[in-house]
Amino acid sequence: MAPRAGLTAERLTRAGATLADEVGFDQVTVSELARRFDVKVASLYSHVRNSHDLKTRIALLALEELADRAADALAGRAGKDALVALANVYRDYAREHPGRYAAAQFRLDPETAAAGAGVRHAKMTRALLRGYELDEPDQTHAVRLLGSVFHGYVSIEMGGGFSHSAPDTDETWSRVLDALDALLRSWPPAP
Amino acid sequence: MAPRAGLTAERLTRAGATLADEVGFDQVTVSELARRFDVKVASLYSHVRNSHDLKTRIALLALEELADRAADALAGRAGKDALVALANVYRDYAREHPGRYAAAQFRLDPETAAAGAGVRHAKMTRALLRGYELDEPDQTHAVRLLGSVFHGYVSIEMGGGFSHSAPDTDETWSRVLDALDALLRSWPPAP
DNA sequence: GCTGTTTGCCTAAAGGCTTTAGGCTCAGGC
DNA sequence: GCCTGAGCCTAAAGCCTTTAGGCAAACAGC
Repeated sequence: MAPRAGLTAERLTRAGATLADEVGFDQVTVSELARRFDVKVASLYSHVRNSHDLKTRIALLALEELADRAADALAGRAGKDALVALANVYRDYAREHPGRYAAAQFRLDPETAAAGAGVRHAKMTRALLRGYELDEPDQTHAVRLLGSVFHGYVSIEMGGGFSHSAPDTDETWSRVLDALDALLRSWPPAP
Repeated sequence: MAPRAGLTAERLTRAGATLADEVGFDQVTVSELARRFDVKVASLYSHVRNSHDLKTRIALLALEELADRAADALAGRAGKDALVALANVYRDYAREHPGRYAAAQFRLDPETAAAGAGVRHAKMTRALLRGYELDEPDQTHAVRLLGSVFHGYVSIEMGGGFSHSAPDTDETWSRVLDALDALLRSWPPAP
């Protein structure tokens, strides 16, 4: 037993994210984290305000990682290419890191959210839409639609909501993206 | 204090649903429920297997209520009318009963899910699509798309994800439904 | 109306997670 | 080499879950 375990908010957050992917975000507990660092529970409270604070940090980490991946994917792509790439970033991330993805949905208070990477996400979706001809306010509507589809599809799929049925979800995913592309190219005018 | 409080799995489930709407689904606790019935905690365990069982029952109740509303809304409607009506059922339910709506997302084990009202939901969305000309497998793709948009939009909106931005969410919602209607009427053929 | 059984709620108790308060000690600066 | 402070620990209280076993109210049948 080293006299000092070398705890850090940083390290705790990363370990928390890993833990989330292993056992689920809502099973992430200060106690379990302490166990993993072979340290007493109370020791964590010098680095993290409380359980909620820990979860917030994990959420921010996940949002950041997701935004980084999105930025990478979007670089050098446009139009449908970009659409598919961005969509897959979300889906793949959720599959590889279910706990982190769940964390990214953690409800943050407005200030924290504003300071985090949430804004980058919105900006990137807007950038993606540059490939389609949409003026405001339709662009905002489209941003929200895309966000809804991506998040909705991924979360239902991961919850097993599409199981037990015939066409496999990969095929649906691909056809849904085709459909969204078509829709964005011929967005219906306001009534 | 009446010698018997008249507890029932039924009553506990309803009270649990109410509690969920008041304090959030994940704050629903056997202890709090006992407090509300002015009864000792252990007493609830004769009616409900455990905390998870309680939550499952609440989830099934919510799914059932939601399916009932959907059936009502769909009766006598077709095409875009039906689409809008169904979509609003989900959104309105989530707004009126946030806790129940969260409960409806509670992950159920496959058998429980199969026995619950989840199936009715899928059937109704399929029925709605009868107003559009879609053959399999496109119909299934469309069912999944609609489910994703409804759930995704509602859950992001309720999480505050669309706040701080210009066009209000009612307008976006309406334009999104217009767009979905247009999309379903001219669903792109498989490549 | 009385008795016997079932059913419903209670007491008791153990185990886990969270959070705060206060103490000891190792590490690095002077 | 000392001393100050940061880092981890012990202690303790509060709340939630879950199980085991007990007492008494409600109900059946005589």
